[in-house]
Parts: sequence; structure tokens; C-alpha cells
Amino acid sequence: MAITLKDVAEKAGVSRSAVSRTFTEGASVSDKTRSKVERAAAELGYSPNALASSLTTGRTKLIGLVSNNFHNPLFLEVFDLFTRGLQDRGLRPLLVNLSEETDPVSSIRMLRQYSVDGVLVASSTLPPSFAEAFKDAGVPVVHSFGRYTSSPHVHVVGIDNVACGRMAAEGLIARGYRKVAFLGGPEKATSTQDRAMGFLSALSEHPEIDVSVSYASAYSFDAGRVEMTKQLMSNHAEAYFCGDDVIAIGALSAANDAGLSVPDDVGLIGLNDMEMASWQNIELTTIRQPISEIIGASIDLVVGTIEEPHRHPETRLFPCRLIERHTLRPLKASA
Amino acid sequence: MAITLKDVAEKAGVSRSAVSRTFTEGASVSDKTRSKVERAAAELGYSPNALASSLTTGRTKLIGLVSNNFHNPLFLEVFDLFTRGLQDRGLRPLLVNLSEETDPVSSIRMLRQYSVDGVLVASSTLPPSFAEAFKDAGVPVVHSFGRYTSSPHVHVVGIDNVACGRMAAEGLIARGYRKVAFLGGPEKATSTQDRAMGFLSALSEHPEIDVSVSYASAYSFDAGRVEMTKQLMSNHAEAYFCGDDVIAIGALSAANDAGLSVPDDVGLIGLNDMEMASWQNIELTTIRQPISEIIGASIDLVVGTIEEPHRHPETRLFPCRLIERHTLRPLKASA
DNA sequence: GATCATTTTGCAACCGGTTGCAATTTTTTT
DNA sequence: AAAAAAATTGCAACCGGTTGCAAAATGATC
Repeated sequence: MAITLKDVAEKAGVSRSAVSRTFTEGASVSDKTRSKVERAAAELGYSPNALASSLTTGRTKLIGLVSNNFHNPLFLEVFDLFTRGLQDRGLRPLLVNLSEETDPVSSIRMLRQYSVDGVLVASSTLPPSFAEAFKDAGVPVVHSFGRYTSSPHVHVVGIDNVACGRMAAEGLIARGYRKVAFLGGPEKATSTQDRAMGFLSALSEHPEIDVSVSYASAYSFDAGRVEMTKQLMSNHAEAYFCGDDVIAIGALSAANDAGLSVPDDVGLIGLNDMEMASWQNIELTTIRQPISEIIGASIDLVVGTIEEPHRHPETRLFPCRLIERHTLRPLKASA
Repeated sequence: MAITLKDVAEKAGVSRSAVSRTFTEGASVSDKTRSKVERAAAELGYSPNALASSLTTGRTKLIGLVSNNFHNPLFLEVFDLFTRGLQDRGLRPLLVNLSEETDPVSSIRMLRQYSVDGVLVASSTLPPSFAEAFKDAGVPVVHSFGRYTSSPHVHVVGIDNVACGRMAAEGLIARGYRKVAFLGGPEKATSTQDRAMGFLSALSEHPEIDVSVSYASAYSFDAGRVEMTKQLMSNHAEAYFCGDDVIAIGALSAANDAGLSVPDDVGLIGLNDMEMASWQNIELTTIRQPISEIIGASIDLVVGTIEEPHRHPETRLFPCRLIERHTLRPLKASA
């Protein structure tokens, strides 16, 4: 059926080793045999079987890309960057959709069966223990968009969610809001917890400012809209820090439907700066998460760990910055 | 390092074949040895190496998932459904991001190196020749969201874009629009061409209606917005059939910014019915593409072709239907 | 209990490659 | 031109499994 090494060896009149060596970087082959082999390979249309070679080399160049965020538009950008970044280094993403699942065991088993060289866990909602289970199973792993811990057990790349929460709080204060609220994602998501913590801690230094906290049931438009609608029915805040852009957009829709003007009647700030946030029918003020850097660093780190398995766990956090658009009122002239 | 068949065989005191057989569906093993093996395997934490076995069985359960649509939010839903659908059948998606590339040769080589059992090409913009190249290389392939041809060379699953164009035209006519336009995606995308053809052909039966055609440079918000802005500067139409929801949303934004009210001053109808189309700040009237069915059928077809390689190429087209929301004025009481 | 049919088992070869080692060839040195 | 050093080559074993085949064990039949 398919052309194998042996076919090429016979056609070129050399040993199988010679063929293998011409396709192996840095192996010892003379120019003469190399060209004989290359000609034969080209004529037969041979290309080496990556899986067979993985058996002896121990490397498949497969990277498990595990995620449970298939409903947040940000993740389309995330997948685009991950797949491109991996391909550029000759690595192949084996995609795992966790959907409801939060138990790592079946994913681990599957990814080990396919001998992935490493795993990228792309999720802001999974607990640290998820990625740790991969590490315990001996698989190099990086948790992207994961949670910072002071003594990490696995590599984590992401943002400082606590600092983002604080940045949001300070942004609202600086714009003169006196009654503010956090409208988070799912309460059990680690990113939500950290963002809430930062937000509240910054506000604890401003006792004159009124704070409240609520949670949307998911990182989704509907959840944001539902929760905001609920807020608007009672004594609502002047400005909301939403745990995610898509929640903020849902909240924006609820405010508009309630006849409120944004940012005059109610201010909104999101987090992520996904593509859609800059759409001119949205113009969401938000905190930008540098996903391209996060993904680049994640890939570097997983590759580094494949080469050097006992590397010490590292946390790489990238700074975020506030992107001024039209859903918060402008900064007061003098702070 | 990792536990192999041999380790389990030694621990259980049986031959390697016996171990292999207990992990092979339908192989002949006595209950006694099976339980011995299972106990040993459990104690050692053994799980079989899928790649090694693929060497002899010829099946990897890897499916190449090739796409060039990493900027259209619809495709996040598409990837979600594909990955879930494949996982549910024990298959593993190996993701290939084509980005700019439209030449299949490097993808084909790579996917053959990994011995994928089949390939799913998920793209409405790639030409039929792309998927055909896989078929010619002997790889079972299905082109999802692809173009219908009367004598197809490969399996195609999707919608009848010509019929959709016609449906859009009829929808606009039925709502009393007298001056209509097609605002397509990139002119060279096969889906755009077909939608335009259907739209124009339906309108050719209504010479009293004024028609024009223009193209956005991409299936994206910005491209839709830019093209619509251009339209609005001259003598614009009363209603636009946009080649895609995300283009329609861009066009909607342009119309709003120009101070026009939708649907009173200008009507818009999209195509796809992606999640966002139903958001309450958008409420886009659109033609629904049944992506879940398309994806299910695509997977069925690729699996079927793996089992029966010389199966005749099939085209499966699913019906679309118009989803009434708020960007076209209501139907006239009597047609 | 002997005979025959059926099931279970292990041997050994194979899937498509890689690699250590010793033999061979080529190049360099003297 | 011979000797020494370096580069190239093929052999054979191995990576972690699967599978056809014949031998061994079990079960059925008389």
C-alpha cells in the first residue's frame, strides 16, 4: 500500500539504515548515497512514517491541546494562535474538548496512549489540580490562562487576575464612580475568584465606596445579560466590572434594553479585549489580556520542559492594561 | 520508563500475545488469563500504546481536521461540535490551521506522516480541488461546508448555497423591498459565488426589482462594515443579503453609525445563524445553516469511507430556513 | 475412558522505522 | 605508498505492539 523505507532502500540500492539516515537531521551519510536515496524517495513519493519513528525516538511531536472553553469567542483567537504557533515549530496539536468533564484521568490516559510529547491546558476555569495530574503522570504540561500560586507545582502562564481586579477597581474609582460592583463569571472558576479578590481588596482601601458582588452562571452573553437584568431590577450600582468581555456585552445589552444609557447611567468594564470588544457597535472599555504573548510563552515553556523534564515549575504572568473605549465615562480631569 | 505489554506479561505470568488479546475487542482469551492480566495491568498502571498498535492494525483513530476559518465566530461552534462528535466515537482530532495557505500538498504530507485514518476539511472558502487532492492521495476525506457539484469527486456535506441565495431573494421580495443587493464574502470563495448565483437567478424572474452586487474582502466584521459604509455613501439599496452573519453584523454597525435605522431605512439578512445573531443587541434576521447536522453527517461519512474506501462520492445537502428577527421589516400581510 | 471438536495459548514473524557497533571505505598524514 | 584517522555503511537488535499458525488444553460425544 503505502511506500516504506524498505521500498526506497531497494530502489536506491542501499541499506534501510542509509535511507533512515538521509531523513535524519545530522546523521552520517555521504553526498552520493544521499542523492541516490533522495531521487528514489521522490520517484516513489515516500515520506517517513512519523509514528513508527516515534517508537524508537520516543518523540511524536504531538502536543495535547486541552480546553473546556468552546463557547467563549476569545478562544477562537486562542486556538488560532496555539495551532499556528505549534505548527511553526513542527508540532501537531491533538485537540481535546473537555466540555463538561473536569476529571483529568480519562484525558491523561488518552493522551498517554498517543504518546504526546507535552500538553497545553488552555482554561481559565479549571483548577490547578487538573494540570498537576498531568505532571504527576510524567507528562510535560503548561497551564495557560491558569492561576498563579506562590509555590506552583506546574508551569502556569497567564495574567495576574488579582492585579486585574485591582486595576478595574482603580479605574472605576478614578472615573468618579461611587457605587461599584463586580459581576463575575462562575463563582467556582479560579479566574473569577482571583479577580473578585483583587477588586475587593483595592476597594477595601476606599471605605467611602459602596461595593457589591454577583456572579453570572457562565462566561457567556446570556449569563451576563440575565445577571445584569436581575441587578437592574433592584438598587443597582453605577458601574460594573464584568469578569469577562462576553459577560460585559451581555450586561450592555441588558442595560440598553432597560432604557439605560451606557456609560452615563451605568458604566461597564470588561476583561480580555477580545476582537469583538472593539467592534463599533460595542466599543467596550476593557482590560486587555495579551493572549498572543501568553500563548507564545506557553509553547516555549512546554517545549523547554520536553527537552528538560525536571525543570523547575515556573509562573509567567503578563501585564494587562486598560483599553479605553466608550462604556466607562472619561477620566476626571484631575484625579 | 513507561509500562509496556512485556512488563504486564511478565507480572501476570503469561505471554505477550495474551496481554495483547485481553486488550483487543473480540480476541480469544479465557476468563482466567483475562483476569490475571487485568489485575497486573491495573497494578502497573498499564495502558496500551495506540501508535505502536497502529503500526500493525493500520488504524490510528486520528482524524485530520483542516480549516482556514479561524476568524469567524461560527467556527468556534463548528470546532466544538467536531471535536465532541469525534471524541464520542473514539476518534482524535489532529487540528491543522491553514491560515493563508491554500495549497494542500504540505498538509497532505504531514497528515500522511501521522497516518490519519481520515480527513475532515471544514471550510466554505476552499475550492473543491483541495479536498480532492486528499482523495487522490488515498486518504478518506469529507469536505464540510463545501460546494455542491453535480458529479462530485469527493464527499461533500453542506447546504445548497444557490438555494440559500434564492431564499434570501424571495424573502426580500416578499417583504416588499424593491431595490436589493448582495453583499457577499470574498469574491473567490466558492460559497460566495453560489450564494450570489442563487440570489441573482431568483431576481432575474423579477425584472421590476433593482439588484446590485458587491463583495466584502473577508468573512469578517470589519470587511462587512467597510463595504457597507462604502455602499451607504452612494445610492444604496433598501435591503442587503449579506453573505455571512458576521458580515451582516458589520454592515449593521455601519448602518447604525450612519444614523440609519434597521430595518426601517435599510434591511439586512445574514446567513448562518451563529450564536451571536440571536443576541438581543443584534437580533439579526438570517438564514439558518444546520451546522450540527452537517457536522454529524460529515463524521458519519468519513467513518463510512474509512471502512469502505471505494465508496462512491456523495453529496449531502441540508435545508436551510429563514429565521425571522428584527433586521428585516415584517412580511406584508398578503404576499 | 477414548475420540473428536473447540477454545486457548505461545512462538515467531512482522508493522516501519532507529541506532550501536563493527566492518569497510575514504581522506589525511607522514 | 603505507599507516593512521575519519567518515560511511550494513548488520542486527530493538521500539511496543499484533497476528497466523501449530501445539496444548479444555470440553463434548459416545
